Amino acid sequence: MSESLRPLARPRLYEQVAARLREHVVDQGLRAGDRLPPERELADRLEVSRTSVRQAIVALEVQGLIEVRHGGGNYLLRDRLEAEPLESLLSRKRRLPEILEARDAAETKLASLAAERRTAADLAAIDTALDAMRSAIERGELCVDEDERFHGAVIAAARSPLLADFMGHLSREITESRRESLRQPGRPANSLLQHEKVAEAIRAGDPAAAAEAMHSHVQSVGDVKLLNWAPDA
Amino acid sequence: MSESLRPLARPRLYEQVAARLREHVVDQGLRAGDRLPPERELADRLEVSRTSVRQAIVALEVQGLIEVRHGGGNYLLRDRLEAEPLESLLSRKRRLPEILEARDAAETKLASLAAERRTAADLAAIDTALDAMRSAIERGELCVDEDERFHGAVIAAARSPLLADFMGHLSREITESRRESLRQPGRPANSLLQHEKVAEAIRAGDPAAAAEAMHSHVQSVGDVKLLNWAPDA
DNA sequence: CTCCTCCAATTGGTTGGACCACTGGACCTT
DNA sequence: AAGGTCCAGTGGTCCAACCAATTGGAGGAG
Repeated sequence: MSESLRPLARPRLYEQVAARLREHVVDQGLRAGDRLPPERELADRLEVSRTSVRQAIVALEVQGLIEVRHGGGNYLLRDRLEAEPLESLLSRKRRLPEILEARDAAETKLASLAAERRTAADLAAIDTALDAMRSAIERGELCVDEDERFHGAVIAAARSPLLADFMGHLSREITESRRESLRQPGRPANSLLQHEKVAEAIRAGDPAAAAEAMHSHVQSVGDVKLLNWAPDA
Repeated sequence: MSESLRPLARPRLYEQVAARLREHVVDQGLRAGDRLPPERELADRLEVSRTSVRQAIVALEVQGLIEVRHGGGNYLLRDRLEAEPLESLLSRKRRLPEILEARDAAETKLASLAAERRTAADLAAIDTALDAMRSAIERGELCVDEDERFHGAVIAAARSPLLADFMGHLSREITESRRESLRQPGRPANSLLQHEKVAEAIRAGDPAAAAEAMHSHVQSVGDVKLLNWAPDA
């Protein structure tokens, strides 16, 4: 039981809860990826209702500090629960172009390789990913995972361990840019269309078309007018 | 009754509510300062629980898009409920130094004038403001209002309509910088100490000391390492 | 008639408890 | 060992109250 978790006084309850959570993370030495205590337990220890705890959770989620997994718990996305300073955001934005360059180079090649080497199983995996994305969109979700899944399927089909490994290194950054991109209204559906074009070319066994389709897809990811704040939500 | 407010489907409810609110603001042509419908009414019209509406409210509040007034309603802080783009944040940050210059010039002079002209009533008002700030800090609040109140009391004591008017013009920007400054851990208490120094000099009738104390106070407001995101919260 | 006081309706703030949906691991079946 | 099933844990949402701040108007004082 941490010293930093004890009953609290009134005003703006959810803010105080958030503040306590910040302290708790520091005190317990929690880091990105670690799980926060369950909401009910927090409510008990802080002597507030779960409603208030959840408001704090929402606040932290909107700030991109934690990730909420239905049925799985709440997880830290950073080492501290402090709002990300502007500089960091900016530097991330500045790095975006070069990340996209690298991604473009790798994925374009991977797509064309996939068009040459894909097996029936690969095509099935790609279709499954597309289906997952379609239903996610219908449910109004961001479908970050589904998007990633599609690209993973293409990478698998390409059978290029080196390029796959390279993409693995880029994955962290890519996921972030992906998220920001998908947050744009209508973007998920648009992204799906582009995925389908890529899949079509791969199925047709047309390397050039696959490369071209993937190229324009990656390019369009860069057209994030101005990344809004919340990386998640 | 707006077309944009009608029942909605499932996942991530509070996000959908927030999205609907965004639409509603556009549809109704609401602008900064306008009031949103009451939470209970929103819950009814969207066919969602008030709990979910409140989560959306928290999300929007954290993003600095709305202001919540206990018992008074929820108000728009901008013309649209879109997260503020980086550019805007940056330009605001770039303007901060010049705003502080102006503030420094005016408030330094006001403090010295206050030291010369303050009446017993002025001193009482200043003390009251300090007391309010103390208790606000004890309650763990940001005490933006209390901070403002103190400066208002000093301005009143200075009896300089022109300078007071000038400060009035700056007030909007000042409040924002104040907020960002006070968000820093330990900052409110620090600020209180500086206020007390200023008050002391004014009480002593020492214009030079008052000016100096106010000067260093205003300067320290500029030492916002890196304004965090949430303008409120 | 004007102004002030005071109260009640309105509106946000918080709670406790209930129930649903998803996840992950224990455990059983094959 | 592989697979499927089940269930406890955990997030998601709702509801019905009650508390607290604000606001505006009724009603009284001047």
